[in-house]
Amino acid sequence: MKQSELFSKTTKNLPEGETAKNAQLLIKGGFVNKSSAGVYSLLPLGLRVLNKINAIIREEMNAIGAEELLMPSLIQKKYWEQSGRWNTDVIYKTGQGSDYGLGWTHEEVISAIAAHFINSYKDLPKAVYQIQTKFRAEPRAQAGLLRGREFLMKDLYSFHADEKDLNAYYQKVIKAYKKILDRLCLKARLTEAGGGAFTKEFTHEFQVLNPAGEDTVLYCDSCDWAQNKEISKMEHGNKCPDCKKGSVKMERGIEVANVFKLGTKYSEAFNLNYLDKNGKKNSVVMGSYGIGPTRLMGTLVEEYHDEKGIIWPDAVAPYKAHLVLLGEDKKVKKEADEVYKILVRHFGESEVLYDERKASAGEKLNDADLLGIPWRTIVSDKTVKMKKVELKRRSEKEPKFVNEKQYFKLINKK
RNA sequence: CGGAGUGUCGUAUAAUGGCAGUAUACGUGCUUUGGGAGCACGCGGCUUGGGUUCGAUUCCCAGCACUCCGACCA
Repeated sequence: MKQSELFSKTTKNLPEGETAKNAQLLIKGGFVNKSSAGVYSLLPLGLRVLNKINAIIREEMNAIGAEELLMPSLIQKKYWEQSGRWNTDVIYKTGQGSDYGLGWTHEEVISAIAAHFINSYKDLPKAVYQIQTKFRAEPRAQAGLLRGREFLMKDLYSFHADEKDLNAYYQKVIKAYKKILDRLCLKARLTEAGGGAFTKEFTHEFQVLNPAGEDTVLYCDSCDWAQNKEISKMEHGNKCPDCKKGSVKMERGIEVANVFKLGTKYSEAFNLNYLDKNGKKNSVVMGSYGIGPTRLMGTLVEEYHDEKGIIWPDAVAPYKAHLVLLGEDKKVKKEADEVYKILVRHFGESEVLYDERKASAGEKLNDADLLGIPWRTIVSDKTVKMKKVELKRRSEKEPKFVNEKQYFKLINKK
């Protein structure tokens, strides 16, 4: 992809009033555009990142036997009334007939659908998920992609014959989420928390410890114990209640995922039953599990940036390699075009961004740092004379001057 | 939803009861090319409604929008 052909471009001016680093850098770099408070467009660059996050999520969901589907955003009032959750969220009025609530979660819809297909113990267990836009009437959208009024959510729902089976799957999902976060290079704490509007039971959240977070997490500095401050009786400095060795620390956390045991709350409301081996009717036992792709994207920027810009982990970077041409000498340009072909062959057709714009060296280098593509390659008068190219990893300070063989040796090492 | 603040070219900002200026971006031309280059010319702007006034972008009231702090929430 030639950078001169990109739809978006970077800007020098900081967006007014945006204090969240993720919002500042994503807007400056042309990854997203803010339409209203908490409502963002994902521009081509940003969508590339989001799609890569989604691809990882899909792989791990499919790996635990979940099937992808897509439910509507418009959910008629009767569904919400059936579960007693017709509250103040975003309402869509048709002007005639019933109102709709724009979906902020899908327990109701999925329960109604599942009731069509689950009738027997032979139909269990089942798991389905979707990646879909959610709407929430946030009184105060803030912190860029971390809290939107419209945001992307992967929600997974599982159906089981009994608690035991649910518990086993619950652990499976936790493992899958750990794998997703691991692949995204995010260190998250599995944190015990309250159930909010979903369940009265305790639930678990994945919290990325980061000062930009809106939650407060108490955790042990030597074992895995962690609790959300909302429900915790511990305080900073206490001895860990679990391992009895470490001490309890308190930090801000970004909740990137959560897992809920719903039990039979929704299956009872929607007559989601099955007949067991004895022909006896039982309520299906359900679980629901969410992870927020757009929030993950914001979290990644909060975790991986410096004063110059974003430092994308390889797995989600919009492009794997960034080729930067410095100068307008025809010989140098020709050489850069050759290098571009080689890089495309190695990284893939759509994984190389080629900055062949007519712009000053300073502007190009600063843009490269802002965009945060992991491997930066420079071709200039200097490198052509050396018969080498300059290779620099975004996360490292010092560049290396290498020939083709050394180049791929370095790249394949990572 | 409570508290505070702000609305001026695409973006970021300045001043002003009567003439709205700058930076950046954009267009044209020339020069320049290893850390946001220079010159010249050009395009482009006062949140909405009401009030005060000879006259309002400016003052007053209301709305709307946005930002920050708090409550709430993936």
